[in-house]
Amino acid sequence: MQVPRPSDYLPHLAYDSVVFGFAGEQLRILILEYRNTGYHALPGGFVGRDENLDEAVRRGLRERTGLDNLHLQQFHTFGSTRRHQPEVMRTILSANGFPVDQAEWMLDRFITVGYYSLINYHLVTPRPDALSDSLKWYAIDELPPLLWDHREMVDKALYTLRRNLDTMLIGTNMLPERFTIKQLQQVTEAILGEKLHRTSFQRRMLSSGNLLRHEKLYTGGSHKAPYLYSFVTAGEGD
Amino acid sequence: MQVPRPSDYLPHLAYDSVVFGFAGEQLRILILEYRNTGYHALPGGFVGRDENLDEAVRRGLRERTGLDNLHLQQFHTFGSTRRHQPEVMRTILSANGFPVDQAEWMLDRFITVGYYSLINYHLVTPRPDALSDSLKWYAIDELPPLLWDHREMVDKALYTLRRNLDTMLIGTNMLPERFTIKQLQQVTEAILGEKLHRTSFQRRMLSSGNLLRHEKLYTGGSHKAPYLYSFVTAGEGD
DNA sequence: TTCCTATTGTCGCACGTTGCTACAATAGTA
DNA sequence: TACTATTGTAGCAACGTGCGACAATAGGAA
Repeated sequence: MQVPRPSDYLPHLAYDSVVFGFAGEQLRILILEYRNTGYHALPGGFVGRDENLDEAVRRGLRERTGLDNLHLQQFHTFGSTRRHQPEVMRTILSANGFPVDQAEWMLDRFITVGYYSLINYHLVTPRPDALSDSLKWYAIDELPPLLWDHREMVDKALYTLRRNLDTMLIGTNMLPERFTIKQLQQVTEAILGEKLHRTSFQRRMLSSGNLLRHEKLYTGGSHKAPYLYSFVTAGEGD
Repeated sequence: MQVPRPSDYLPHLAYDSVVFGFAGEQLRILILEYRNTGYHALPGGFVGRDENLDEAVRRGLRERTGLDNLHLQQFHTFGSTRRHQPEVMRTILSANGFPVDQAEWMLDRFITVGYYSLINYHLVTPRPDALSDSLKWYAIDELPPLLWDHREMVDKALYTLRRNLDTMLIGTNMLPERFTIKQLQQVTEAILGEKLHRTSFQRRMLSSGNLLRHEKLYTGGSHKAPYLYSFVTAGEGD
């Protein structure tokens, strides 16, 4: 098993990503567990010396989720000196049989750029990396204790996502190509953490001009079938 | 004249600050000019190896503006490889008689964290640093060409500021303790880059519950005198 | 076929906010 | 005592939103 070499990466700089998905009417994020330690943390990584920061994040997410072309959103850079806790990383490395003396640079202080991304839960096949035992979805309100300041990162990511909701068509990434308004409302509610009124939400979405109505969806339920919608992409619609 | 030593600072990491002030009914920002080059750029700096990122920015702004306790807002971290243009920094260093061989680390690739701050124009005494000829206010729509991606930084800072306007009581930092609603409107217009309707703005501000009305301001003008207001701080008001 | 029920799509109404106009109330000057 | 520029406030229409009412289903049960 190979240790990342200091010559390949920028020192003192890392990224961590908060990957949001939606399933079971709940907002979920990807959390990894370091092998043999019970430690949980956000998936992150280092930035190659000749690699764009955005690309490094994209690469990391591709390796871990199999997804490409994700929409990344940077939300904050964490640069407090209190983040530096070399003993934690030392524990992780030695618990996995890594030669710590070859990975001294990983024990240094790190400034970390936080990104979040909205993805379709059902398209992901989480792949743990060399250091981690598992990479799993956790409901946003049932997270395990996280290492370092990762809990703060999640909170800040969610805060930023909520503030940016008006800017982005959430469903674009979290839902299948075609979806019902109810699904859209459930995702929105999961993100905002509050219930919305059905008819107001329906009216607001329909009058926004962002939705295209398609055929009805017959689920077999004994009630009126809802229409399916998709988001209007540039040029479509009127 | 001393060159910053690599052992004192984190390599590859810097910050740049967009300092907003308001004067002459215009939004202005602080721009420095590197000595003997004609190059203009945002004031920035490096982060000490044991220094909080926020503190580094605060220190830099204190040295350059004389102001302390500024409200800093981080808006984006720039990490593209295209930012790396060593020849520019080499020119700046040699134009100032700095021994370039002692400052090789400054020619490396840098990831830069962008901050903006709102301050009271009239309280600032800009102080150029060792490398810069001047540190001056420029109206936001009359900026000189800026080095690297600093123009993009300004645009992004302004964009973020506009989006966060509802969160912050702008006048708190850009206006004196007591101000008229007209002044507040002018600052807001300068930031948003658009004119607002007087009576609507007045009504919105008064009904927001954030303003305390004080005595009138008699300027000598032959017309009704406006009231002075201040922002309600926590606990004040009703 | 005829109910019955759960869900969806719309409409109507009250209420608060905002753009805009009108108008009264100054503060100084002619 | 006019006159002017500016400020404070009210009125009205337009619009978005919370909320309830109701019609229109899609299937299952009687």
